Amino acid sequence: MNETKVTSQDVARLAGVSQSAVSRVFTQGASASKATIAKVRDAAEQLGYRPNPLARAMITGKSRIIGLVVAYLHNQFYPLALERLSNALQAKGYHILVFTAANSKDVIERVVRDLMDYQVDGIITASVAMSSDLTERCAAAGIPVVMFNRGQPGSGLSFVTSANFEGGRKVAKFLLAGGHKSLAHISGWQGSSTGRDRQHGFVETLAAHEANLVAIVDGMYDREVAAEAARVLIDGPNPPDAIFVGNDYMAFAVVDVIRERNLRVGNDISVVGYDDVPVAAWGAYSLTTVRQPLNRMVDATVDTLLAQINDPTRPSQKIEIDGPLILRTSARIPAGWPQ
Amino acid sequence: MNETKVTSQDVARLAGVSQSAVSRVFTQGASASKATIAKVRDAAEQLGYRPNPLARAMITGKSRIIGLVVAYLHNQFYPLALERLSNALQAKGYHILVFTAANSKDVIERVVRDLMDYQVDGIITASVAMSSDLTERCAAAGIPVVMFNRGQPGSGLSFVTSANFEGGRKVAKFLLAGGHKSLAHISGWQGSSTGRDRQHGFVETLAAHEANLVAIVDGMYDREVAAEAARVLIDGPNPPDAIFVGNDYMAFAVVDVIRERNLRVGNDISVVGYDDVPVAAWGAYSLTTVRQPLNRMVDATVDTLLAQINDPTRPSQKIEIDGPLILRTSARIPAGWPQ
DNA sequence: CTGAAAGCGCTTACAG
DNA sequence: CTGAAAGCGCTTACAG
Repeated sequence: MNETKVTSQDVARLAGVSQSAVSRVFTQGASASKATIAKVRDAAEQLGYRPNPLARAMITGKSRIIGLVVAYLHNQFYPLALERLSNALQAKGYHILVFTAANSKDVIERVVRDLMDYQVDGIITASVAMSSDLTERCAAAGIPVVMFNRGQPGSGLSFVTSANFEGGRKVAKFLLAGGHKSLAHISGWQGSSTGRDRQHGFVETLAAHEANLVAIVDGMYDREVAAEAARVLIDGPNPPDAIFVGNDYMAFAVVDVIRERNLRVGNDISVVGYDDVPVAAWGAYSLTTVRQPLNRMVDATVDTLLAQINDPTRPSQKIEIDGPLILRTSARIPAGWPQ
Repeated sequence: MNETKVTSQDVARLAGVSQSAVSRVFTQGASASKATIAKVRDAAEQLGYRPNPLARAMITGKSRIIGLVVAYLHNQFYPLALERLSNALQAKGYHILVFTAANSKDVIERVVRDLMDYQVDGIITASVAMSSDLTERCAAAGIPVVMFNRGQPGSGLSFVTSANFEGGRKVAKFLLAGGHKSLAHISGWQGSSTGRDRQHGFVETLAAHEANLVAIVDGMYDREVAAEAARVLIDGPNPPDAIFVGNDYMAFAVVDVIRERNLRVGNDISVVGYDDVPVAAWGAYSLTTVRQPLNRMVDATVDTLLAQINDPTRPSQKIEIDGPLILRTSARIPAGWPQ
């Protein structure tokens, strides 16, 4: 019970200096003589003193807290992103206030408001969209926002994504080269830029080659919706011989459905996903997929956010990071395909 | 840019009352006349005033922030727990400061110290152990701690787990009833109570029935370690006809290895996991496993923590929640087995 | 019920 | 470099 709060006053008393001196020793960029520093550090050590970040935040307006808003953690991509983001930010001396918020307007509204109350220095949203109203309020309050794995055209916000259009394009070319005759797309949610861009890249490339696209269905990033879409396609009059699925999480469901119908994945029907989450590499799925370069996306996100925190006048950045198609066994590999 | 910080002073001025009056209107349990409340709420609304939680925390010592320390997010059980924990706590008006911390002593030490600096009202650790030194410091600072999915005997800390010993026991009985003759256990990390308890329940029950336990290997909660252990077992002189794996995450690796050897899971070798994460129900794995009742574990954790926050004299709780064995196709089902 | 005042633990001009 | 003082935005005895 002697662990009662020790303050800079206590340290000052023990060190025989003023409270301001103690503060200076613990403040970046403030100056103190070697002697003072030594005395203060000694005393602080003895008492187990650590500056109160809350008090500090109240004065400086900098809390060194970053708000992280994430919608769902079912899709493994996000927990992994959260983990990396968290580690990267911690390494830079920031703390992470995490909110898991259903992707609904009012929930996110409330969450961001809470975040602002706590005077977070910046906000990262993952798989979440922000109303323009909210966006403006953050801007007005001078809080930088970076969107991770989502773009929001016209919002003026920074964002980091993979090259989704180009990814969709890659998949189209790969499937075409593999000689598939009848293609389908179970897309990512069309309310998300990510889902739209992948679809556009895929569809436009197919169109340019006058390929036979039998169906496009919005999978809503939902396992059941995707599975049902796959069933309808497979049981229908024109079953596809290849399906491009908007992300791995839904692609796993599609693979399960194909097997459930006693068809062979990669032989009877090729499946290609998007993300390259770890499960995609597991034996049971062995999913061909477009990799989203998680580490590089995380680094770009953190760099962008911190740069904006340190220089509020910095213009927002739109960063797209290219990711490779990873070949496994869920889709036929064209003869002579590179690698 | 008019969004410049609005304080209780501003509201007081506009409402024509004192700053204290404003504070009272926004403070639980403080009293104000109807008239004052109305005037203040009006003014606050007009100005978009919200009390600064940092300032409030400095005085009350209550930040309404809960620290959540989680080790790894690879095993889907934890992101899901994080999501639920986060939602439950948010619903109670708490905010969650999340730290992803490698399960190493000094990292956790640093993290918890940071947490204490921010004057969190409570701490939840998931899949993480705390040194007794740290435990004492939290106790001295009056910060309640609840461990999620881990017990720490002798620490005096509250914890919430599933009934792991009983779970191991259930698996043993089930496998024995299925007529398996040669059993193996790839265990959870023996440095964790969870891993140990499951193993003990399993091994002791087997011993009581004089069953043939061919091997026990520590899988370390690591996919590769578990896979390698499975290979050694299967390629060895006494391949088992049933393997109990310490959690689902490792069990998936074991299933992959069995198929890699062209053996049939559930026929040639039965596999049983632990957790019942969503992937276990997916077609590609269809894993028989012991369910950890996530929702109930989360509720118990939150209830326990909040109770301790509200009543610091409350003794610590050790809560074990029973979970059922979920039958799927990865393990032979004994004839006439209940259900 | 209400206002004036003290104080939470700091940082930061301001003089020296 | 250093100390005394003001102030960040609140809550909470203390009188009335």
